[in-house]
Amino acid sequence: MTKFYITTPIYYPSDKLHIGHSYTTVAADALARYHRRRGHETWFLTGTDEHGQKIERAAAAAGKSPKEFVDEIVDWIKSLWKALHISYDDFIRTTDPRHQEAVQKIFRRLYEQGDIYKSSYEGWYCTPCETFWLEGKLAEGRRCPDCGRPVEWTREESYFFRLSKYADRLLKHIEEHPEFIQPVSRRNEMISFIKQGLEDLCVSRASVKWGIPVPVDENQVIYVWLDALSNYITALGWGTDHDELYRKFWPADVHLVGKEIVRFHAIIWPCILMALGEPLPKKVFGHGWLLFGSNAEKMSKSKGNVVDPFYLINQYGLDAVRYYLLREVPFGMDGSYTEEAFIARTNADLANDLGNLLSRTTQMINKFAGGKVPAPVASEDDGILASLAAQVVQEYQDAFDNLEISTAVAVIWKLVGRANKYIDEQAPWALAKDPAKADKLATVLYNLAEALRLIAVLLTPVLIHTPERIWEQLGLDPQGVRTEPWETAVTWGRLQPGVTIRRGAPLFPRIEVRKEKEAQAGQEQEGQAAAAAGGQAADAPEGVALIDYEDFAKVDLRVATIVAAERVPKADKLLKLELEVGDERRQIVSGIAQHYQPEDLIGKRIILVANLKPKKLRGIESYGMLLAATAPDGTLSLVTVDKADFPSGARVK
RNA sequence: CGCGGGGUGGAGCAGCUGGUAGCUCGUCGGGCUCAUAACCCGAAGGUCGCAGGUUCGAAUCCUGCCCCCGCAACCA
Repeated sequence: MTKFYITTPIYYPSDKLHIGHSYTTVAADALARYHRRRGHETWFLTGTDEHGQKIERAAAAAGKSPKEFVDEIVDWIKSLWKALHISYDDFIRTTDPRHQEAVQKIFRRLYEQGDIYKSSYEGWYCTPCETFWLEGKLAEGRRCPDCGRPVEWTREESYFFRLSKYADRLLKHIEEHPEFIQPVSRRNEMISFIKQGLEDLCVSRASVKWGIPVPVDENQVIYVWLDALSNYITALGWGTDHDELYRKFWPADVHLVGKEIVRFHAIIWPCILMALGEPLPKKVFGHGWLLFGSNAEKMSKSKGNVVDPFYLINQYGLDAVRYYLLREVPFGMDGSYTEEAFIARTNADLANDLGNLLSRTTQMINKFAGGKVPAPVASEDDGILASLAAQVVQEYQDAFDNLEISTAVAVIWKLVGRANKYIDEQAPWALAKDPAKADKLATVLYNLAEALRLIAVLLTPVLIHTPERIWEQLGLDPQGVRTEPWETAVTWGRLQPGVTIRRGAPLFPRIEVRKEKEAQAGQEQEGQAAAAAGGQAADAPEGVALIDYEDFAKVDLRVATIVAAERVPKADKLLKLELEVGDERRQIVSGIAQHYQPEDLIGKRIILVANLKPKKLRGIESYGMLLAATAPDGTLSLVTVDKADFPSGARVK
């Protein structure tokens, strides 16, 4: 029997996940569901990578133990996967005893065979990234070229993995297996990266406590890559007495990863496997990023453009969210998310094309065939939909087999579109008026119902509720849409005439844009009010945005005059401002450099939040913040007083 | 010279192993009335970032330039 083993990266639970992580995971889920639906023996693994200094520190800052800290976030992640109906077979945590034991075994084995050796390392170290950098690679001002934060000169004894020893074998493998790294652009990057020469890899840390202890040295813990990457085999029971899953499913058919971590999966991980004498994964696929907005910015908290998956699911429904993720962006490329595009996609494809097709088909069977699917008459059948359906099934399978998920989804809509056109061509309402055309009418209606039956089957890897709802309305047992053997289910003519259709509510009501704008505006207001109340916007439940006057009165707002302004060096967005507030002088740092020239600000009277806790920004103390309004397009306007000579220091309320 | 991605009808994209510029959405006109103001047909709309070069011929290859975005921290 064909087997299929697919993995997602294991996510780092130092913070909550956003729609980008959901994107990877939903894609993996669709692939897993596709293979399961075809009857392939499938294993779908996801999980969390829970060690390291960053979590150690975040936990300490939160006043929790690292384990308590990650437990909470892992619960949240699992609830997100539940909401998205992610059908993973196993969820591995690097804190699982099964993983820790296996990783130690891997380390010990590599150490004993000489592929891991002890040496000392000295260099510039970026703590958040847990990475050493060569002097020449540092960003300006001795900063980490990855994250930009300052690095520290650090020296430690460490264990190293002989990555260099395997470079030639790896290169040969990549060149002999064009499908190993996809898409091609990523493959080219990796080849040139290897050709630059690989250095041995540091696989332990003495400075970190939160990790798996090095088995041969109690003062060190195993560093992220050896720990995290190994999850793909430790989750299958590698190296234990219960390695049935490993023997059945390894090597992985696909490691699905974001493009930023292709390197680790396509270079480090294969070399570790070669050292262990295990087969390499068949494919590493680096998909693109889901960017935000029409100017395609990377999502980040600080930009306030992180899309909350729970919000989308609540607002528009799970199937619309999954459809957008899987359909909108060609898999492998970068794409963008905007709420407008999301609504347009949902309305056009799901409501207008698919939903309406079901609605008009069931209604015509009600009106023209007494509510039962009529029997087709072979001599009256032009076979248009039947032959297209066969072609669509073939293209759909080819696309899924090549990981072209968006193509696979788009192909289904060929049949949806052709069926809509078929209705217009055949005009059943006209056939119904002529008793001599009863056979033709019956055939047309049958073909439409049959097309929908088959479309529902093809949708099963992508959508969660819709396939069942279509079968339900067609009068079929909804469970069958996912359980009937694939070859039978996608064969034209499977629908039995005579079943009583059960026309129901529209599959996807159209999203009315005006209403959405209002709902959104409401949400934003709530968010802002909640933020003012205590900076808890993300956690504020809906509908509790109102605050008491006492809450507002805690904020000390003052009129202030800008007396000096200058750019903060090496900061794109920051201005250092000197303010006059009554008799007092104040320095604040403000992120308005992209909207105002320093010289234009002198003399302006702005509103200052005077009792905000001081904060260092870019090394400069800021004693307060000014108020500014942000338009939807991102432009910014200072809040000011309208009387030109109004005295500074005046209280605002 | 830090690295990378990109600039194609109003929007989002495809085409980029060179040979009449295509898709989705939007706009306009028409059709239909089974349907979720949905569906079907047709039309308008493009100096393919700019300037050179190679070629019988370039969106596609070469050179130079311009612009946008990401890596990239700082937005209290």
